[in-house]
Amino acid sequence: MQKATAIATQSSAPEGKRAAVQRAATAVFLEVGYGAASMDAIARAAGVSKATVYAHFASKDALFAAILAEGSRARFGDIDSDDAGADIADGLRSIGRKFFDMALSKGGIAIYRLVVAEAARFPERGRAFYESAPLVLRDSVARFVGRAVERGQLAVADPHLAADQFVGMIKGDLYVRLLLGVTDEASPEEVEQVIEQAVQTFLAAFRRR
Amino acid sequence: MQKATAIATQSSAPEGKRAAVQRAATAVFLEVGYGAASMDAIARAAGVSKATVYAHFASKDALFAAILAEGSRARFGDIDSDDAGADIADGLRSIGRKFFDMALSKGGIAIYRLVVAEAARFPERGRAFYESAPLVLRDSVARFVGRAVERGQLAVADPHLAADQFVGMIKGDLYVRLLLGVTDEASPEEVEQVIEQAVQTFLAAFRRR
DNA sequence: GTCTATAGAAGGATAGAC
DNA sequence: GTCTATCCTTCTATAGAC
Repeated sequence: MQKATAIATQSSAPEGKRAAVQRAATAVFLEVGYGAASMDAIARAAGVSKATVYAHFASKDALFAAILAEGSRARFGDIDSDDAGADIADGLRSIGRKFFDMALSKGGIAIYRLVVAEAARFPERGRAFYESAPLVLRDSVARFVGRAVERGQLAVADPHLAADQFVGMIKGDLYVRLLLGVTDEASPEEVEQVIEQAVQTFLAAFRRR
Repeated sequence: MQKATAIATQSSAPEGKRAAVQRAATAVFLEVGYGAASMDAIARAAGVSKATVYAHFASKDALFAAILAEGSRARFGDIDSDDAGADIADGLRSIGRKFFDMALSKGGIAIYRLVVAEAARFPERGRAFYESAPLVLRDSVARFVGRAVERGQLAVADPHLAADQFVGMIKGDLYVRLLLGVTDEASPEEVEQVIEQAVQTFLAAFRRR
């Protein structure tokens, strides 16, 4: 059914087979999802035997959990914005671009799909992901907004709610299309336009006059 | 205890068992996802044999497709807004409430999870869903905005983009939490607040002054 | 640690009786 | 159409040699 995607990961063995397994498993999970990913396919993609996979990870589920933790940490680790004295519009644009780079990349979408897919069966995993990524972004934006309010630049009653609105506008229809596979990859032009318009709408509504 | 299968004979039975299978399959798919749902479990839940399931649906995949089509049609069929002469704020609130009733109910979230989860493997299905629900909502909101622009009530350059922003604000963080299973069910108070604030922000940005 | 080979279970799909 | 019983494939996980 699917190609073996025989990525020769043996060449560089600085971290050994465990890293190879984890990298290969990441690729396979992201490509076909948890249920359809077989340990055979993972072993093949890593260039090792199935027994070696089990030597490093106790079960398919443990492997999945390790990958999710690693993936979300690596991908969404640093959203926080450093905007001391910056222009508000520029700060919002910067946040928007960071979000797009992390969440709307192919890998970001694939991870989100995985977590959403298994959220019904593994609520703990969904919660862990929420706290490691969307919540971090939300708090970061809310802090940004809160500082602007303190400086008298914005008129916002609830920074967290305003942050939700900004992030929601950033996602827009594009995020839905990416999740559903309608759009394969976001074009830089559309991304820039969505960000710019979200910033404009946000400022039109909240800028102190 | 004898079952009341006496009535369910040739003429009326076809719809009976088929409907039972479809209903049971819906429940099973929504609960555990596509991959983890077995035809055995579906047959058991429907109270029929596995052979009967296959008599009505050619394969597990065909059954899944039928359910998705039915579910999204029934659930998202009528989003279009009828707002002739209505107040803009009231029209937006009405749209927001309709969206929440359909998309953020437990069933709506479950269906969305299913489609997103399988979007990588079944792109056609993701596209079909997008066109049957999110796109319908988007166009509906855009038409609403367009009419308000024509009446001189709103100042919007691109109604579709404004529609995306409004829907994005409506979803906000709550939608993410529901998808990831962080929040089990939306409280009416939070829903009303999110809608009201989205309407206020939208009008603050776009109302013609 | 790593391999080959396989056990043991589960799932999708079908045959044949009624 | 519906059932019981079963085939065949595929999967997770392990045993045993090196």
